[in-house]
Amino acid sequence: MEDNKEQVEIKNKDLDEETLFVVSQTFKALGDPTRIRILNLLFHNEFSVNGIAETLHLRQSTVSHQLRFLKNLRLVKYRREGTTLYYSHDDEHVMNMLRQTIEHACHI
Amino acid sequence: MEDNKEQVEIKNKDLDEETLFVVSQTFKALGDPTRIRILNLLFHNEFSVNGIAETLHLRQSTVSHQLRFLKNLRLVKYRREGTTLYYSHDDEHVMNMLRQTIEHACHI
DNA sequence: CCATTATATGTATATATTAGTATATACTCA
DNA sequence: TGAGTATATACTAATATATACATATAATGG
Repeated sequence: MEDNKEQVEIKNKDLDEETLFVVSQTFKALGDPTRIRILNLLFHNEFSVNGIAETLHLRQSTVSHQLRFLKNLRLVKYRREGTTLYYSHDDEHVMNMLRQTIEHACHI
Repeated sequence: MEDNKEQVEIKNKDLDEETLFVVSQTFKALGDPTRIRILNLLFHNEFSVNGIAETLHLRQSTVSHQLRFLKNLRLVKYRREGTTLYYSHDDEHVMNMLRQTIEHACHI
């Protein structure tokens, strides 16, 4: 108990390298308009790579690059169907943050 | 009612330029380790610019640069006392997101 | 196996970001 | 008013990022 409390306080004083990296990477993922548009598209439905590209008027390679970024952070996952990969979101916490911030920005 | 619902649906389909900018800027603010450390320091107390610099072992100009960034987004505010400026956080929503994500990353 | 389609990757490049040095500004007090 | 202190800003170099084009890989149907 005591130890745990102290741990938290130490962490509040200065964050360790790894936490800092994970947290900043997570937010960085949401810090780009293209990635936000992709995640926003994946709110309710899954989409293929080309589906995303066509819907958002982006190049296939752009989408693929960004999906790799998001996949590395486990913010999206995919399932294969033949040659097509269907991507969907994979982190409720991050998606909730995104939704809240979008709503906040929209003054809804 | 009907209209409002439809509005939301349209926004979910593709976000307007301004929302996209605001949201991405907000997350970008949290997407840098130095800014995270500064905001984390300001969780409970206010700090002067030099106070932040000394505590986090950063240059004064680095801190000042980042504080300007955070101030532009209204994530921090300051009060003056003589020549000293005391900075504190100024956005509960963003600070909550930061805290939650740090805790999430720490596995607390 | 070959052609076709969907996706991923390598590489180049333009742009953005970070943080350093030096300097300017703002305030206080003697 | 001038020295001293706290902070902000200009300018710059190093680095990171985003995305375009070209190409590679993977799966499928014939």
